[in-house]
Amino acid sequence: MPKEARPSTGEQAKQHALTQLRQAILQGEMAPAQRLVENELADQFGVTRASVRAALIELESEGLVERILNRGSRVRVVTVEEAVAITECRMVLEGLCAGKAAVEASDEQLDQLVALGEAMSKAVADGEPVTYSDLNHELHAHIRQFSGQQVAVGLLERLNAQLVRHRFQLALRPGRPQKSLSEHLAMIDAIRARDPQAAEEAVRSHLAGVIDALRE
Amino acid sequence: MPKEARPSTGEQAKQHALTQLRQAILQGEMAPAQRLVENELADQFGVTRASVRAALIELESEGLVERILNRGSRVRVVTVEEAVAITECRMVLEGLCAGKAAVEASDEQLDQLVALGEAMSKAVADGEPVTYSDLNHELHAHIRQFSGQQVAVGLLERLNAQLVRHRFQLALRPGRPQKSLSEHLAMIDAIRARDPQAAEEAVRSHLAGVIDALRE
DNA sequence: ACGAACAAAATTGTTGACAATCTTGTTCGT
DNA sequence: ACGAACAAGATTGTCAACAATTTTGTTCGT
Repeated sequence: MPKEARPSTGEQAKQHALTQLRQAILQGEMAPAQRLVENELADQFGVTRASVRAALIELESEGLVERILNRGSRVRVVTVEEAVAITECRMVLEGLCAGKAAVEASDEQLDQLVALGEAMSKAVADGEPVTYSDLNHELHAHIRQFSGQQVAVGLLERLNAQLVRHRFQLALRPGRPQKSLSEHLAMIDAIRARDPQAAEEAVRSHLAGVIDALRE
Repeated sequence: MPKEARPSTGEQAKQHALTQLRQAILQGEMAPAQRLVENELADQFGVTRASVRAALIELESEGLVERILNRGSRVRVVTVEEAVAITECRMVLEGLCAGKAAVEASDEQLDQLVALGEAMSKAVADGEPVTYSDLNHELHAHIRQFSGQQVAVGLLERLNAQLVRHRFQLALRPGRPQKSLSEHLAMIDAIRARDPQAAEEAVRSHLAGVIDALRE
């Protein structure tokens, strides 16, 4: 196993281990349910076990890692059932954000949403599901950012991180982009119309659709 | 400073430090913004610094503690602004739970809610705001428990922990229990009627009222 | 007296070693 | 051959010492 040294900069070791490990999990380099042995990770990231340990504790409360007493850490696997529950929470929280964004967003920010909508339409027309999925993610991120609701943003980012695997799976399903595109455009329209209730409702019905698709 | 030893049982040191420290913060034994020096805490709880450190990292991601690089930890202070944002998130999440509880709860569980409602009415009639506040908390806990939405339960418990100080403040405000009592009874009625939409709406308008009171 | 430079103290970040626990493979009795 | 008791190995939990950083107090020059 290669000892991948970290930059000799004065970067905090724990921080380094944390970002490296999180990225590795999110990018799927760690197989689901894979054991995460502290010594190996310490070696791999060029830090000591204590730093890896601290990172694991933090990742546990982010929901990315599961730690059992005296039995170590593993990449957490999110069942479909859990994914549904998570998406239900997303539904109401993003609904909240959309409602606030409809009121709080600046005109420039509304333009950004419209531009994103057009790009998404193009991606569907060109049959590029991966591009569409990325834009999808970006749209949701922008909406919650524009809401100014920092607490909701924090919760949503944590929830989203747990769904990476399911998101991929969903995006590549045939016919799915077409259905979700119209829902996304409805969300954008409602926010642009500065109608909080309509915005919340549009987001909720969109994510209700996602839940149906997850259950399949 | 007394060296309060922990029971000699094989209890995990970090776990001990974690629960002790969390309880101390929640019960207000630590002044807001108080510095939390790792050495002192280690001494106080009878564990080593490493354990305290692990506990602090965990408490940070629970939002109870704030840690600054090379500058240590302190009890996090929640501004009114943040309390409002947190309560907005509670509003939509508890709304979700109430809706599900209206469908999922057993008849026995509905009876428990009714009993709680009666106890709350009595507490208000007797002019016991502290008892009322406790029952209030218990009612919300029951509703989210009955929903079976574990993810939402987890998020809500975390959010609630950050509000302890503000909750106290709110409960003792004159006239407040009377107003909130009718809202609570409406919540109970809607759930008992097994009407998800009405239940969600009742919870949301209740917490909207709480937000107004917070802003004051 | 005021402020900058410096030194001392306090505190956090990191490290390697040790103890406790769990897992796995082996031996022994039946 | 089968299962329980046991021993060896691997891995996590804990500890005390060291290094790096920040804060505080002091001195010195103007």
